[in-house]
Amino acid sequence: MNRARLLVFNAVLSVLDYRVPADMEIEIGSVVLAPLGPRQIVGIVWEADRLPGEQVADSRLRPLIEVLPVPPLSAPLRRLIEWTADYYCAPIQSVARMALSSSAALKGGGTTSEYRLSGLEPERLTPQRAVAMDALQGEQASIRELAEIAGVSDGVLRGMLNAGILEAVTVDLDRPYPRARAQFAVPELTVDQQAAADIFVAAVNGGKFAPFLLDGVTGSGKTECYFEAIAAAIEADKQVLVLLPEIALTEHFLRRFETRFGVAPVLWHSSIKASERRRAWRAIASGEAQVVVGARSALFLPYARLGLLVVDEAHEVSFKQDDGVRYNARDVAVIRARFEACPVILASATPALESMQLAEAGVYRKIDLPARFGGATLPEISIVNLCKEEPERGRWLAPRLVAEMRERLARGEQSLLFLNRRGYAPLTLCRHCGYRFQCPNCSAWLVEHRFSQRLACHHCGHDTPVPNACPECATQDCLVACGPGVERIADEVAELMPEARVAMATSDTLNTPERIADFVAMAEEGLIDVIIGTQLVTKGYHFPELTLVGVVDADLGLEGGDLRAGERSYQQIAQVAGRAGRGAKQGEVLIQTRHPDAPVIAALAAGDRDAFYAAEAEARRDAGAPPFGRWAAIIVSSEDEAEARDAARAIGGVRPRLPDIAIHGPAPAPMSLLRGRYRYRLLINARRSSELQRVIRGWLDPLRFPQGVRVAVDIDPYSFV
DNA sequence: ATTTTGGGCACT
DNA sequence: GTGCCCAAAATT
Repeated sequence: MNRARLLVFNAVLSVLDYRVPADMEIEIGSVVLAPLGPRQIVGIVWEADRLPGEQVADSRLRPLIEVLPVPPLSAPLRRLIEWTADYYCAPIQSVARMALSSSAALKGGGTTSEYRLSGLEPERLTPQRAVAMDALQGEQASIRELAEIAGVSDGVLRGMLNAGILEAVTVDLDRPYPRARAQFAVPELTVDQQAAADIFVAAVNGGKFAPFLLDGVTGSGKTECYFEAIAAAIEADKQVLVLLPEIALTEHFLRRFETRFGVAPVLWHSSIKASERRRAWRAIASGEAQVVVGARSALFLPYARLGLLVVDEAHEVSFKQDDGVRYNARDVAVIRARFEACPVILASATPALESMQLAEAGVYRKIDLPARFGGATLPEISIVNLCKEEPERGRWLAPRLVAEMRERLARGEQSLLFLNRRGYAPLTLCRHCGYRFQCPNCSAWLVEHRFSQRLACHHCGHDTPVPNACPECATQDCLVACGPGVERIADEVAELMPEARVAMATSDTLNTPERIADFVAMAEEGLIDVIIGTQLVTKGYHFPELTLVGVVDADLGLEGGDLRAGERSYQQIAQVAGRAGRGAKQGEVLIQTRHPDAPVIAALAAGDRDAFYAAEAEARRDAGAPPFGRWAAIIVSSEDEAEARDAARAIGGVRPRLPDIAIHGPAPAPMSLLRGRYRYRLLINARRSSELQRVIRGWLDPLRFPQGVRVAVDIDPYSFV
């Protein structure tokens, strides 16, 4: 009898065997529909010897229902799924789910209905209709998505459809994307850029695994170099995936891409509409999508013939996923390239220490782009020691920084202040009784957002209006804001320089592509004198008149003491410093700190990157941290505090005792309450080559926990909360 | 995860 | 016997 072993998408069951009907054609990788009890589930036909499971008697097998109309998952993708599940100690079905992340796409092509404003004026304009009319200008999507966009119920929209205010549009799900043209606008490259581009182009045409670390300062033209590799892939009819760390960056990237190749690339990220997702998925799987630009979730899609992977800003910590399957897209991209036998380019101005180490070891080929493009020079960096040059009481900007800003304002140039803290103040307390506003769901203070008059938790989304009176002692008007956020800095600048035009750039103010585009346009046209921003402004943008960057608090990132704090601070400050002086004018950077001697700050001031990497390597070696040792975390969480604690203790109680592996905890996690779940944590440190994952699996697999307890394994953790 | 089954128990 | 609730078992 013809059997098939399936990987199925079920939380508990992952491997099930079925009978293949005589008239059904399947192959390994086929996506099929199978019966499970009274229901139907989707599964992937897999190599039986690669998925362990008990042999079920032939007589108990039920027949498969049908093969879904999508191409089978390729062997390289199946190996990638196995590798990821294995390396990150994740359930293989959770990893596989990421490859099939548009369930609608599995149903095949055809048409669907979308809706848009017809232009007809309503006879009755109710308030809800007015809101919808305003919000839906230029939008076209399903009723449900439009309701989401407009913030009205779908009943309102159905009424508008009946009244003819909305009209239906039939959309072909598989309508082709416009073709990118490799030769649309070939740029002039510098000698260095051309040399790098030639190497990449050769690698694309070579069709072999080839990992590169493209190392170049901000403004050295890394993008132009890998665009030539993309052009080569387009000409060879191979697909390209470009991973970007943040959606906020894509807007700027898309413009550059369109300028070079004549069309927009295929976009993939978590907030694209369902119909776009379906269309993109099908184009990727069929091989029609030429260049895909996406967030980390684009990494597991079923590309038909991948010929190049690019990870831009490869050092970014946001490539590490911190829920569900906790993978690092930068590392998995290299593995995917290996399985797909194609080149992969990790591009960064401030590579992660791990990447540098692999380059030094000869695993990655390192390509350097030394000079700034167009002859612009790197900015001059100096330190403002806040212990000596104190800002006035209640202020956060040192006199020297303010003086420099005034000078820029007088010359008609721009200043950028960087502070990686949204809102007005990170802590609000009652002057009378000392009450501190804390999130009910998290171990975190509520952050005041004065602009929106609310107190918000930056971890769970909890959000309440700022009260007039203290909730504890009922005193009126007694709340004091402690510490600075970008909004407070904006207030300070407005007071010190009332004539300056100030703009805030944070995820609160730049939360739609339109707002980002408006901001960029205004900054480019010189309509903004002072930009105050969070990490959102550390990269991607190029404002020719920006000649001064002020880092408001360089010590902020060093708090908390997690493994990568030093590196992250260095990268962030180096990136934001790179915003200064990108045009013809010399840029200047002032870094405010209370620890001018800290290795990170000293290296930045001296412009000595090698010194930073050396110091960081030393610290990591001492801590047994990557790349010299391995860390993993086991996070146990439950809505019930005692249940979480007991489960964590149960895990701790049966810890393996091995010479090379140190196990710390369990202890309450630093964020002991997060989104309503109590969290306990164990940390595992393995020196050198011990088989960390095998030990953890052998340790946790036999254990069973009560419903409601979640046990997550985080290999190579980035977040230590 | 979801559905089915079966035991224990109150009620008639 | 019947209905109901809840826990345990099965799902290929």
